[in-house]
Amino acid sequence: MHANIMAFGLDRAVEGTSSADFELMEAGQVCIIDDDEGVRASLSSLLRASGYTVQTCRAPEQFRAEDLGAMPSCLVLDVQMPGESGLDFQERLCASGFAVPVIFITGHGDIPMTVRGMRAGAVDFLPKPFTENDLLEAVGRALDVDRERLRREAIVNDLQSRHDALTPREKEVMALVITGLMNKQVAGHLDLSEITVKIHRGNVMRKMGAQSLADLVRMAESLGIRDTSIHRFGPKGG
Amino acid sequence: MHANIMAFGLDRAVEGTSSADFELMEAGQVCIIDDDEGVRASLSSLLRASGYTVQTCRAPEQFRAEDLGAMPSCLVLDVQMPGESGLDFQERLCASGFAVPVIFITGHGDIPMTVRGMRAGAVDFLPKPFTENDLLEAVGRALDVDRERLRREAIVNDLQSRHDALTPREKEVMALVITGLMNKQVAGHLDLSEITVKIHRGNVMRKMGAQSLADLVRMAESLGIRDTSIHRFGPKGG
DNA sequence: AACGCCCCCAAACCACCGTATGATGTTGAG
DNA sequence: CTCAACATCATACGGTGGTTTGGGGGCGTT
Repeated sequence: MHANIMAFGLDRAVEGTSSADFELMEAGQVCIIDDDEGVRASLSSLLRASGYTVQTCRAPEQFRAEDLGAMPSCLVLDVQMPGESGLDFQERLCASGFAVPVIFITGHGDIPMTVRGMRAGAVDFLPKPFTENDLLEAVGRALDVDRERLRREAIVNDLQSRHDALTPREKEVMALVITGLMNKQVAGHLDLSEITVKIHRGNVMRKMGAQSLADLVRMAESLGIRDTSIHRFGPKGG
Repeated sequence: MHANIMAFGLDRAVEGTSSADFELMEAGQVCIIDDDEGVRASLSSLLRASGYTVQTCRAPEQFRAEDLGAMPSCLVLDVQMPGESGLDFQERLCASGFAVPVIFITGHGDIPMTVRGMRAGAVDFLPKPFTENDLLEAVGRALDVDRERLRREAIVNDLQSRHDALTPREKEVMALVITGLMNKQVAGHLDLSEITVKIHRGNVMRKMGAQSLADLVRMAESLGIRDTSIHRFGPKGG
């Protein structure tokens, strides 16, 4: 059974990966945060046997987000711990913009606790005792979620770095262009000549790597760029 | 306390509403589905006193989605019922595309049940006994969610109806135009002359109410229109 | 001082967009 | 049959997009 799961995990890992770094690449990374050493040891052993890279922490304070690299990762988090609770910790992580998927485990959980955890975006909430399969399924789901997250993040990071490379003026021009304004209108807003706008616009297209205005608009959507001026669909407002 | 909550509920209703239809407009509509008549009666009375319109059902089978009109609505759903369970019912609703927010109530709930419900998108999961305030807060949140849902749905429906009004050819042209292709390229794909594409394109812009290509691209995004041919950002692939 | 980067502008040029105007043919509903 | 809607295409014209060439000035670093 472990063998099956392991094969499954490796299968998925290979899907999105070149075979060159096969040996270094694993199904994913799991960080276990639990104050009970026995729990840490047994879960760690189970997950390692399934092909995952495992880290353990005795308390949330020990966890360093940097430890999780580019590999798809998830947290297995005990709810009841001395010091900061698992729920508080997750919400703190989330608030700080670190959106790694979380699986809660707990010995004395109740429904409101579960609601709070799930509402905060937890992938699963496992009351003890749970089976090995319960955990492995949850971890598999969590890593799927994280793979998707990393995929999107990589795309957005790429776009963001290109956008950061734009000069201030180019960003201004882009912001207006993607609202659908014509060059002469952009020129009016920025008190420039039309030819200057054309030059900035050309630079924007080249630096952002957009093949067309449609491309640029979609990039801006991905980056969440919205003009301050209100923008409506449709002509009904007449 | 009821008075306070009632005032709160009405306050929220007024926020997004003109005062003209104040008497007809309510804070929202709640449908209670529970096999226990006593529960239905007491919850119904509580919610009505808070200014909500209430409907009750003895079983999921009795519920008609059509009963909930344009008003922001939510379901208060008992998990354990003879016949179809609340969880099954919610998943069936969700699968059928009817995404009204759900609040579960249950006398004998456990954590896996809660996980299943929350994962399926429930707004809250209330184990009995719960306080009046618990329910009213959950209902308030659920109706907020539904208000947002209705808002988005209205926009997309509007766009969809315009897109439906396009002729087949116009839809084809639009699908290619929003990928960033030039008129002559569209003409090539559809084996048309460029002038014909221009005409279709003009019709698309007029019928969709798009003031610019950027508008049209965003509309297509909202409608989930994606070309079959693969489309990438960036020039790195070279 | 020299260099690179940013910002601005003009003239010229070409490709592209968009909209008439006018025309032909098909098809389905009344 | 008539009419409306759909679809197709040509010519022509004006506006727009985009680049090149060439020029000016500012600002900070080396």
